[in-house]
Amino acid sequence: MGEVREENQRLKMYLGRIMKDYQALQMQFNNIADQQEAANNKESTDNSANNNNPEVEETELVSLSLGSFSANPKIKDEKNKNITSKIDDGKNQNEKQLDQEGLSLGLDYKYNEASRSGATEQGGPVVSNPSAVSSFEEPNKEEASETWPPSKVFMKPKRSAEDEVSQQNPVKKARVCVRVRCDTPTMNDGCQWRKYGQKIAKGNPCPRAYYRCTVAPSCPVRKQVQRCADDMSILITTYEGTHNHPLSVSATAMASTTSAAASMLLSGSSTSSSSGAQPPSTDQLHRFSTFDSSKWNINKQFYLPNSSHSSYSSFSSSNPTITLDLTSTPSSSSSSHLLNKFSSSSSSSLPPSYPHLSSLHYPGTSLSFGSSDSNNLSWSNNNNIINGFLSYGNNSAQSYNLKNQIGTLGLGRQTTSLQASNIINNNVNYQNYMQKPNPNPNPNPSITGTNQVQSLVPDTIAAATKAITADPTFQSALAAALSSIIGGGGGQGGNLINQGGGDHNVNNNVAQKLKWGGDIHHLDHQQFPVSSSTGTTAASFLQTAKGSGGCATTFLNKTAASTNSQPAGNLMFLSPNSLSFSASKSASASPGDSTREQTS
DNA sequence: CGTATTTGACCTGCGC
DNA sequence: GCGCAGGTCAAATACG
Repeated sequence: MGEVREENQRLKMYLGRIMKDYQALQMQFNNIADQQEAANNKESTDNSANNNNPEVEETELVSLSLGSFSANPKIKDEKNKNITSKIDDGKNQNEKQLDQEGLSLGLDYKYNEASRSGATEQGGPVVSNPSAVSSFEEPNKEEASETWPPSKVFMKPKRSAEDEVSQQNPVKKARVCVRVRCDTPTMNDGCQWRKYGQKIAKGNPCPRAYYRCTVAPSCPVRKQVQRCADDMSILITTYEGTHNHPLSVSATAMASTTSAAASMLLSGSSTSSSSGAQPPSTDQLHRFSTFDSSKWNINKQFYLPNSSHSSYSSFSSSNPTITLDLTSTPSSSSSSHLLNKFSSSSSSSLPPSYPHLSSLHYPGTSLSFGSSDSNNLSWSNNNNIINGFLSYGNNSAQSYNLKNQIGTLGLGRQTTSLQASNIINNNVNYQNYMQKPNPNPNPNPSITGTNQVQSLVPDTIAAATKAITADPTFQSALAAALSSIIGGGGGQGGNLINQGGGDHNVNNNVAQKLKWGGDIHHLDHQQFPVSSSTGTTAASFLQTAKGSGGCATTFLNKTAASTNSQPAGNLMFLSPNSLSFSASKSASASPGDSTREQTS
């Protein structure tokens, strides 16, 4: 404890320093942006004779952004432009300068043509979160979708632009498919389910069971459970819908997982984000990958080309489905493995203007908990420097690569590097941040300034980490937790990133860090409402893996029985002011829930 | 007896 | 239009 406290202090110091740096850079950036704006105004005046609006040119770009973000849309655009400098020859000096400052990085793949016509239709200028908004703007608001769950009870009187976007995509309900090794008939996700049907699906001798959430009579959430044909030990659970009722702590994790993943999948589309207990914030998920799918009619559906997965890939043929593979894949062939798993059939739909992206399996999104040598994870939050880190396992070398169109949470010891766009990989590569003292705080010129989280971790809880990694249930637990983080706390009311729904939230600085492999477990937020619900969500997997027979989505109570005075839910979600790092605190909270999977 | 599960029938969407 | 397959319904059945 002493060591941890000490480390805590040190980290606070680091954080303070980072914040200071960040603010300094932000100021600097704003100055530059102002200058740039002035320059642009002048420029556009000059170009007006040619009817050659630079803004229009800009819209043709692939915009990538990560890190600091300004509410000023113009500034944002300029920023996004920076990373595309290789493409865009027309950059001006200021932009180049910005490049050097490394203030713009990211995955905000943005085909701005949509915004050209869409921005006004979407009810205003670009919303302040470029990642959240730019990519999935639906061209036609008229395509009002069914919102599932249908609950309008929680409808905010005033919907944010994001909400608007989220209402637009018609018809398809997002599904989240969770693969997990589990001996029990169903996975214990903390919810109560009632079986309402069973079918033998084609191509799989194992029957598929249909379950309905019974926590609330009107809850629309359903799930399908089926064993993998090729590996009976793998349980494939497909969730559909969003709970419209409060969830127990333990259930929140998985619910948030599905919600978040679905949101990720549908970002800006069908699933209602304003209703129910877990309004998924598309915003948060955009930092994994964004792409204006509506623009290109990309069918957001993932299938698993791997023959071993064919058994269940078929039943998600009509709905966009995202798969969270929580099965361990020790023999994984590293990077291509994951990619194959989550490849999309729609890459061919990419616009011809982006041949470099055609190799991407867009929009694959995965949470992988395999085991191999290195992991990649990153998600960017727009106005943030480095927003999220997550690693888990014995990573000899961790690099945090932003994957265009592919969100990866590498949580195993598995190399999950994806062969994503060179543009991305070449520009965004966070190496070993938080893993150990970084000898080179600025490994990549394009990520300078505060885009670094330095060496936060001494090796103090390695043993605990090992214990954690040894338990397979932790994988599912962690998946849930991750999604909770990413997806925003879900059920009991909080969106981690976009809680409160206002645009101002996306301008908050958020630093999320979650690390498992490097002996710290923490997630902190800067200038961000650290919601207790968020903490609860994440903490849920730290609690009760009740031995109810199912594959619990909670874990840490097994390995972290020791408790202390720290309240539950604070383990991994800490405000910078109370930043602390600990491995196994907070498992003290009573789950207070019914983790009964189903009375069987 | 209340609740959950089973299971055949039915509905719907999709491809041919 | 037809057949197939996935998904859902609801009566029958099982269980505590």
